[in-house]
This record gives sequence, C-alpha cells and structure tokens, in this order.
Amino acid sequence: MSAPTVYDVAERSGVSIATVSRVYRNPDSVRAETRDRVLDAARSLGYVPSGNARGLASRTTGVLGLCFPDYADPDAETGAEAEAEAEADDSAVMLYSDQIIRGMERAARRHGYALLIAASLVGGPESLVAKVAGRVDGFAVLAKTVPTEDLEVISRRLPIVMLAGPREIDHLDHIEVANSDGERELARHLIRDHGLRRLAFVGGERESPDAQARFRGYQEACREAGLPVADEPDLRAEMMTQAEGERTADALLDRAAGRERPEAILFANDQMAIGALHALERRGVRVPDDIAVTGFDGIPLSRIVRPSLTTVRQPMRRLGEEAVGLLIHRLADPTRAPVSLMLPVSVTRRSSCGCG
Amino acid sequence: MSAPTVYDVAERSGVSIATVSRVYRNPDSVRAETRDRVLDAARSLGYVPSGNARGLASRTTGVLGLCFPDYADPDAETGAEAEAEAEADDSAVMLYSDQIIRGMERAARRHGYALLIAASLVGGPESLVAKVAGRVDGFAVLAKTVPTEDLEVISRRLPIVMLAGPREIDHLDHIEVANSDGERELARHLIRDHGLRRLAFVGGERESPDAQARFRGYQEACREAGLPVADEPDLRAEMMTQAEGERTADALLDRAAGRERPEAILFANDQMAIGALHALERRGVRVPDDIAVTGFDGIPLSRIVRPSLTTVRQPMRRLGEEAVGLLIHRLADPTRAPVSLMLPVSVTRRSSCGCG
DNA sequence: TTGAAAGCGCTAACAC
DNA sequence: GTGTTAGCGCTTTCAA
Repeated sequence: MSAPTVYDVAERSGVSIATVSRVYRNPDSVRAETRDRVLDAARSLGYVPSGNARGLASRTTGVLGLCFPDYADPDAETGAEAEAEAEADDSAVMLYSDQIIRGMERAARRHGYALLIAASLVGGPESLVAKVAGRVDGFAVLAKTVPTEDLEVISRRLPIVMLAGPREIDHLDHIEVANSDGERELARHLIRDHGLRRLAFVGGERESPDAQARFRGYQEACREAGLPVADEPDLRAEMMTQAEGERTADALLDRAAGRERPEAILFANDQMAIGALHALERRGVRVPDDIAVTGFDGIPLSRIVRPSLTTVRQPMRRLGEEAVGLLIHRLADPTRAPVSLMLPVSVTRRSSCGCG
Repeated sequence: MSAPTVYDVAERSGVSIATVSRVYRNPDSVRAETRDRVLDAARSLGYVPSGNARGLASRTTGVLGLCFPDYADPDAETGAEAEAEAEADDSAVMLYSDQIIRGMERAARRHGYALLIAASLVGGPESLVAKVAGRVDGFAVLAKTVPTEDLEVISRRLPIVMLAGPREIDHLDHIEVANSDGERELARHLIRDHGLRRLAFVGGERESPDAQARFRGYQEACREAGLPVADEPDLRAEMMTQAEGERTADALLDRAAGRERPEAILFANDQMAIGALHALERRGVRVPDDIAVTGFDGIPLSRIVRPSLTTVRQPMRRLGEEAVGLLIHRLADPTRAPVSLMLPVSVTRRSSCGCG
C-alpha cells in the first residue's frame, strides 16, 4: 500500500497534478466542479498530501518549534505505583514548560502553524535539536537547553527566539522575565509592609540565571532597606523541587537552632516554597505567624496550598505567545533588528506572608 | 541567504554529497578524518539538514503527532489581568491534555521521535489535522477532536491511535480508560464503606463518552446496592469546569431545599468537584460531614484542595506513553491486528468522602 | 481556469 | 570508505 500521490489523484480525476495541487493550496482558484472531482478522487484513494514534499517544494513547513529542558529521565521506570508518586511532584515541576507549550500552541494555531516540541537531548549531529531545526520555520528555545554553539549555527538559517534567561546570543530575538524586579518587589513588601528584618533566601543551582536574577533582586531590596546584604543565597538547591524545598527548610531551621531563626524565607521558586510549607507544618512551625514563606512563578498550586503562597507571578503562557509573535514577525521581515523583550511580573500577596 | 545544501557542504569539504549525507545519518560509516572535514564545512556554512528533503527521500519523518481538542478559543483576548483569571481555571481544565502531551513527548523521545501537537480546528482540506497527518509517521487523536470521516481517510495512509472514548473506527488501535469500572468502585465505596444511600450524580454533556461511561458505572453500583437507579444524571454540566461545578452544586442544594438533600454528590470530573467544594464552603455546608463529594481524573489539584478530594485516578500520562507504544509497534508491523487497550484506574480515597 | 516541466535537498542503491 | 545516479511528491513558473 504505497501512498497515493498527486499523480494518482490527477489521473483518477482527469486533471493535471498542478490542478490537484491548487485544490489543496488555493481552492478558489479552481472551478468548483473540478475541485469536487479532485476531492472525491482524493477521498476515495485515501490521499494525504505529503508535508515533506510540500515543504521541500515551497521551502516552508507551517510548523514552529520549541525546545525545552529535559526535566525527567525519559528512561526512568514508570512502574504502576511509582507513577502516582512521580506524577505528583513532577507535575508541579513541569508546569512551567507546560504553560509555555500551551501558550505557544495557541498562538501558533492562531497563525496557522502547528507546534513541534522536543525536550533537549545531547547528541551528535543527529541530536533532536537538529531534527527540530530542519522541520520548522522557526523555533523557540528555553534557556540552557541547547548549546550556544549549535544555536549560532542554526540561527544563520532560521529564526530562533531565546526564552527566559539572559541573552546569550545578541543577534537573536529574546524574551525574558523581570526576575530581579519581581523578587525585589517581593522582598520590599516583606520588609516594608510586614516589618520583617531577618530574611533568608534559598536559591537554585549557580547555573540557573533565573534563580540568580531573583537573588540579585533580593539583595537590592536588602541593600535599600539597610539590611545586611548576603553575597550568596543562604542555601542552594540543586533541583528546585518540592523535595529540595523540604530539605532546605529543615536545614535552615536546624542551623538556626538555639539562635534566632529567620522571620521569612524567600524561595527561588514555588515548588521549593511548597515543599517548605510541608516541612514547617511537620515541625509545628506556623506560617505566616512564626515565619513567612514566599515563592516565585505563580504556578496554580501556589494559590491552592494552605496557607496559600505569596509569590511572584510569571506570565508563562504569555512567554509562549510572545515567542510566537516574535517568530512570525521575523519570518515576515528577516532583516529587522533583534528584539529583546522583558515581560513584567507581579507580586501576588497571599496568606503565607501574612496578607490575604 | 539561501540555505546551504549538501552540495555546498560537499564542495567545501571536497567530498561527494553522499558522504555528507552519511555523516549525518550514520557517522561511523565515514572515516573520522573525512567526517571532521565535513562537519567543519557544515559548521562554517551554517548548514542544517532539511527535514523535508530527508523525509521525502526516506519516506519517514521521525515525528509523531497528537491532535487534541481545542479547549479555549485561541482568538480570545489575553488582556493583562484577564490572563490571571483565565490561567487559573483553565490550567485545571487543560491538565488533562498536558499530561498526555508530556507522556507522549517522553515516550517519543525515548524512541528518537519528536512530537508535533495541534489542537483540532475545523476547516477545509487544509485543516490542521491534514497538516499534521502529512508531517508525521503516525499520530494519536483524542476522542471527539477529528471527524471520523477524516480519520477513515487518513488512517489508510498512516497509523492512528484513538485515545479516551469509545472505539469509533474498529480497525484502528485504541486506548481507553476504565471509566465505568472506576466510577462503580467509587460509588460502591460510598455506599458500602460509608453507608450512604442518597447519592446524586452530576454528569457532563451528553456527547462526552467519558462522562457517560462514568454515569453507567454509577448506575451499576446503585443497582447492585438496591438503590434507586436514575436513568439520567441528576444534573448535567456543559463544560465540566470549576465554574459549572459551583453552579451545579448550588442548583442541587437549592433543589433539595426543604427536602432531604443528598448525602453525596459524585461529579463526572475533578474540576467540577473542586468548584463544588467552593460552593459548599460558601454556603456553610461541611464536607464530608454534611455531604460527601467525589471527582474523577486525579488531577494534581485534587490532593491539594481542602478537603482533599476523593477521586478516581486516571493514568493520563500513561495514556500518552501507551499511545506511542502502539504507534511504534504498528510502524514496525503494519499488518498486525488492531489493538484495543483498557487502562485501569484506581480509586483514591481522601478526605472529601470521609476517609483520610 | 488549467497544463507542462523544472526543480526543491535529500536518501538509497549500486558501483567503484 | 566513497562517488554516481535516480528518484521521493510536491510547488512553481510559464504557457496555453
């Protein structure tokens, strides 16, 4: 059963292949009667136009791409019970990219594009990135997922927009989120509105530009308020997961045993903050009465947990939408100057800091 | 800047185009020295292999697809503040497909495939579905997203697996979830273990096969227990959203005013149940003391809300993984008999029914 | 409105 | 290990 082609459809409907092609590309340019004949023939043959052939001939794909980090080991066992656990924590972890995917998918669809997604995977010339690059009209890359070197090469052939994280390649379009501003606002709120003075910050790995920017915002707020300015987070987590949040919260309290413990812990993201909430509840430390806790991201869970989490809301979905916008623009005008957007964030005051 | 091709790379590195091709397809079949020359040339030219050309020549794409329903109007305004609201409710709504996407993406990656996703969109010959179909080696379709007629045609040219929902086309691979069994177990639990006898069921639209199957499970449990068997849900929601859950919960209580109200309300999904929790709290009706509430799906929020929600956990991510498995199998053996899987679900007992 | 012919950039046999 | 040569199935001029 080798797939029918334009030739088969043309023959069966008594027209030329050019006409068959027109029917799919621009139906109105074909007489209605002819068109119906072609469509009938196509249906009865089970004809599906080859995207590859179309793409090759027209030099476009109608597809946009997204490369995001590989959060979880794809080879991990997915045992029956193991899954329940895994899904629970990890669903929070991945919400971030889920939202971006969703935003991109929608915006892409609005422009008539489909979305090709692939988590990054190191590899030779045949890496997934290369595959994606060859199959799309342009794509977005989350920070730290593709070697800069590869992006350099690929970006010479098609539009790439870099998402979240510092601008690594300055001739590329780029979108980031006001991490530093957001954390500064948040810390200011804690200091000014709640009068807290002993703050602690739990960061992420040193390579996480987001976590670093948030820490800088925290530093600025401390400096402004005349509080001691740490030059390193009080603690760093490798994974920024709930589990790590629990661990770091425990560590922080243990460390403070006997001395005055912090009045607030600012976590570099929501997942950790939520993990910390569990740890604190377990230890009988009341939030926000005994200690305030804040996160960053504004994932849906943050408003559901008890106490609800004060956080900084990132417009993740909008990130995806803007990414598509930039790609579409650049596709239309490849010569325009590189654009760099900084998306605003907003502090969401809830119970865990003593508001709401 | 017309993109460089194998010819350019071949010329620049002094080899034939076949060798260039080999370097990307099967690096080990080329002498290391030659390979490096080719790779260098490619890098300096900014060469990216054309997925279209490769696909056309090799008759494969290395991409799997997923078509899912269009939950939200892509043309909807995404105003600054509007988004916060939208994201809140809708993040719950879409978790379902998010999980499937995630499961598919992972499994696909494990097999060296990328994933092309597109929400369904009605349209002429140029519908998104057609686009997807032409660009993948096989794809999965969520129930009710693509006209059966289209699937008939397309399935003659490439593997399709249908997800969730009854098997509409019997020569296709198909995966469903044990909706009926799950709801029956859940209702049994309420009846037997908690001794409840006045139950109410809130369903979804008549066209939702999942909601219907769940209702059937509910009916069976009633029948078994000698309780009155309704032949229609007590109430139906059009959207199965939190908002509808609130509305239906209110309606149910209003309707029962003066008479005995139900001892338990079983909702056809978690979102509605969670909405109902809000409504009940607002009205001062205690859950589970005054009334038990249950959902279906096992979305992450279900264990976070207070009281935590008793529900039936669907293995959504596994659905995605199994879908990839079926596609891979069928790709390897197109002649094998159609497979139909029924994924088991499990009742998760939590606070909202009086457990945990 | 429709047809004829020339590629699009690659892979796959098959030679060497 | 490497080169030659046909296509893969479509879109795109250019004519008619």
